[in-house]
Amino acid sequence: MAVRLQDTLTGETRPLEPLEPGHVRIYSCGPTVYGPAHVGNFRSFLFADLLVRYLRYRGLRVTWVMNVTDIDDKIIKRAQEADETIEALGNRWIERFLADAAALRLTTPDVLPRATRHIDEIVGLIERLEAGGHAYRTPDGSVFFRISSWPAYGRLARLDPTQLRVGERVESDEYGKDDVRDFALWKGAKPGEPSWDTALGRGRPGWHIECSAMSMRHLGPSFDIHTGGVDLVFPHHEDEIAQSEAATGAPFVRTWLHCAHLRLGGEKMAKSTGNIARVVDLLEAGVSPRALRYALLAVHYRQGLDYTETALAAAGAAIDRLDAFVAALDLYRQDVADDPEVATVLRASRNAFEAALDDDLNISAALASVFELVRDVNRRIDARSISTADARSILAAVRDLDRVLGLLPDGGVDLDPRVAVLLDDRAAARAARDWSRSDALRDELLGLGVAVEDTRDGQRWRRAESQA
RNA sequence: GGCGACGUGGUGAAGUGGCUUAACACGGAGGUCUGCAAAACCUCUAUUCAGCGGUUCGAAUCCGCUCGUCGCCUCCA
Repeated sequence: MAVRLQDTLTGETRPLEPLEPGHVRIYSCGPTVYGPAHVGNFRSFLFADLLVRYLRYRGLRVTWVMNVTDIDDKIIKRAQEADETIEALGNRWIERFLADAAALRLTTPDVLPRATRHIDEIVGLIERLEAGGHAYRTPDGSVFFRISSWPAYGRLARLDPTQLRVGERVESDEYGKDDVRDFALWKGAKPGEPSWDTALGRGRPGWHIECSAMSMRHLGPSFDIHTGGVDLVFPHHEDEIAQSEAATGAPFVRTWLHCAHLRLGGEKMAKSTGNIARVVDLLEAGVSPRALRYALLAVHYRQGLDYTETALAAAGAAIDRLDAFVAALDLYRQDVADDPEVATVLRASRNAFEAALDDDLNISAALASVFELVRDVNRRIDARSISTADARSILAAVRDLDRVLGLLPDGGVDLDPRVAVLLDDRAAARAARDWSRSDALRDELLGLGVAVEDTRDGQRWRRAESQA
């Protein structure tokens, strides 16, 4: 059974067949670095992360490119306001992005190309478009893509180009376009704005061209999967297809994947409206990163999702359940014969997990298979019917599935020495049946974010994620 | 105005023609275990899938209409 994905362009759900067998090339639209990312941005990054992790789990080689937009109108404006270069501003926010990404356990992309480092590729691409009659210059030194030269324009977004609501809020004709629907490939230099001296003249790249140039540079003229939020379907990805295919004559992307919006207060989360929850703010407020990851990941990517405190708390509780499960398996010791059913249970669980994710990344069903396993195994733990070795192999199997999910607590985390001492003291107090002391130590540990529980296998502890 | 998605319990959500009088998670009620607590386990928590009509031996699942929500057509993940 192969991984099947729903392509935005055709609407079909097709088996993934990489252009190069066994090697999947993926490009994801990444952050625009003029401020901190919000959780909606990360929803789309995490959905791409899930895809990449799953394909790798499936044994495929994946080359994952995520671009960083470090030159655009807003970045220029912010840099001017802060009296710094766009380079410095970009560096600052890239660092913030990487920190947020690490906290949310985003797989590090293989390449994180920056637009400003690909000016040559961008210029080269625009020159090819000009040579092919798909682009034209305006008196101010800008270059535009001529939509009328590309009949397939509008296919991705299912828009009729002649029906676009021209003149309402479409970018004004300040650059002297032939047709208001044409989009900028290159913007002629303006005083006070960063610009590059190139064969096209002085100026800077438009927004869409960078993704065509960088994806081609790092993945070739045709590649397998391109991801992004639905809000990028039009015009960004539509424009990418037009300019890429017009330049190369090759089909640009095999499968387009778009993630639905994250909502806040019932409305789309978007920087422009200020309707956002920033990742960095949440992390600083002590929200558990794993709970946040769970909340953003646990709903199918094409389904709209509301970001709420309730959902975050529920996600934290689900994470706690997983943590308790891992802790129980870790500590479990029972000298009995191996349970012959364990292998069957694990196999069924893995099959269900893979069948779910094969089906266009059905994460809800995949998580269900994990939680069904959790309950089944907890029953066996209660009954003491599995062996120590069984517990080991179950834990190994669950950790293997977690290569895809990235939700389980880190194994072998360094325990704060202070905490270790308290745990030892408490174990000693319990051995001496000194309940008041052991209870006091338990409270103290909880204050340090460590939940202690007593079981037949002894005292066990775990990080109290949902306490955050 | 054009185009599209969606509407399942207290909440999120899977299921898209019979395996489902509906998975899984969260929440709630009761119970078992336990020095206590927590965790875990057990039982219960939608005879019903927005409403109405139709197709079918059979529908949450297909078709039509109605109502409602959200999105795209503009910077945006």
